[in-house]
Amino acid sequence: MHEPERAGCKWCGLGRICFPGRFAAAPEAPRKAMHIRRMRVPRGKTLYRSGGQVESLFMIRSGLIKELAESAGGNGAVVGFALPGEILSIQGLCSPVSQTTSIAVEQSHVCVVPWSMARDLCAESPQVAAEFMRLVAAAGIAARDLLMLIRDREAIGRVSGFLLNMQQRLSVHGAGERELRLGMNRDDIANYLGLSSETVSRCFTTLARRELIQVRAKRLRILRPHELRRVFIGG
Amino acid sequence: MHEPERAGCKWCGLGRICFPGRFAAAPEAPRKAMHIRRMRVPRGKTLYRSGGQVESLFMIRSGLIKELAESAGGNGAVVGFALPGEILSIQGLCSPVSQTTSIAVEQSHVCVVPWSMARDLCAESPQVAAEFMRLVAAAGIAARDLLMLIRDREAIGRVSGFLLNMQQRLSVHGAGERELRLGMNRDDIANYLGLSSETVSRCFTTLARRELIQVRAKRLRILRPHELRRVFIGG
DNA sequence: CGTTGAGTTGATGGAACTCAAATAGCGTGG
DNA sequence: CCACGCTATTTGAGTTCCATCAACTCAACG
Repeated sequence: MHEPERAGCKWCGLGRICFPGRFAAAPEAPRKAMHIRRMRVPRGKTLYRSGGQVESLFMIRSGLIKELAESAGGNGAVVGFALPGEILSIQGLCSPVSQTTSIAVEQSHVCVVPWSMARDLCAESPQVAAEFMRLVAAAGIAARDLLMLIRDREAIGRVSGFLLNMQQRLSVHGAGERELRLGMNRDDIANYLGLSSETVSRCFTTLARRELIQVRAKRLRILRPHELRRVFIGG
Repeated sequence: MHEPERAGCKWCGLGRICFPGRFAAAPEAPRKAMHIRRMRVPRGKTLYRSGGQVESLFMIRSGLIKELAESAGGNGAVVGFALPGEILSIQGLCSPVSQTTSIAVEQSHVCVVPWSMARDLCAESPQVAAEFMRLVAAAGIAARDLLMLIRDREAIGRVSGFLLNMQQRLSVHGAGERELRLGMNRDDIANYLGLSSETVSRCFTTLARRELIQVRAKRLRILRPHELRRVFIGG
């Protein structure tokens, strides 16, 4: 087993909200003062469910959590993956009932911030409110990014874009530059990209044959990011 | 020519923000006090451009405006249509630079609300701020709805969903129940749904042959909404 | 060694895109 | 009002891409 990457308060997307104005200074004290709880989420466990109350905001410290929307075909549709340092259930700030379900793909650790607290902070400080607004908007932008990723783009372009996106997001917090570990299986990737798992597999092997990447199970190395980007854009 | 439907202050999505707490009461006075400008947008004119500054929030009074995102294929990708009573450029509240371009599909009339004013209102009243937050979240939800509309769904399902969605949105403000006028052309619909215009056309004729709808150019009538919904869901 | 589950590879059919041609709308000016 | 031309839309034929089904490999595990 391999120790999964962790993200502390330094990397947390909530940073500026937790410590408005004094980001990354004395990180331990304020967290305690705000009664932020930490929590372990075993692989396969549901963090919150579509249609249920969302009582909290979640920040991923380690692991990988997938977000599912209700879809036509009974089974949920993967609409996003939350990586360490990223935030989940932001849209809950607007409607009390969750529109999505989130499930831990692998064992994960999260910080739990009750909505009541977030709301109080928003009411007190316009700065914090603006910061939250930005987070909500970012969630919307992520949705549109996924839309742009899969629309008008054939399978190999979607897969290339997915890999580049994962690489970029993982490298933000110091994970290996080109060596990346995909926590999710082929089915989840396929579902996310609107493809079948066989097609995802075929795209991986095609890219590997062209020597743009190397794949072995969940371990993946990007050999030529530049060329991969060309495939993504549509060469 | 046909007089396009109009939307007054009563129908405006900004209603609760413009007159917090006294919605629909004395609609004229407050609008004047807030220096809200009205504006005519000729067909084909750009309201704001991707990469440019967005200085204002726009509310559609009449007409039809399409919103485009930068796409791989040079030409923009249609990510949404704004109908009378709906709001445009909300995401601008978070980032000063627009991520989308919006163009009038037909001659339109809009109300223009400067961002500075919106921001001031947010700072003054937590209620207004929450209302804005909801609008921002709604924009994100719209993006995910479009995603769910086109993913894992074949052409005829997408077209059916599009028609049902348009019918629902148009009927909110009193437009004809089942008789609707599509302001946009087939290319725009196709682009929006991630299809080719020929495929959209074929779907229309298929639905017409099955007698679920009637089409003649941009005029469209939904004959059997229930059956159409079945096609949408995936019968 | 057999079992199990994930991943890969191969073969086939169907859906949608592309190119191309025919037709319908629609505004313009005679 | 009608003829004209332009554009939008429809229809047709051929091709491509991907989902599906099925067989196979591979590694982990008891």
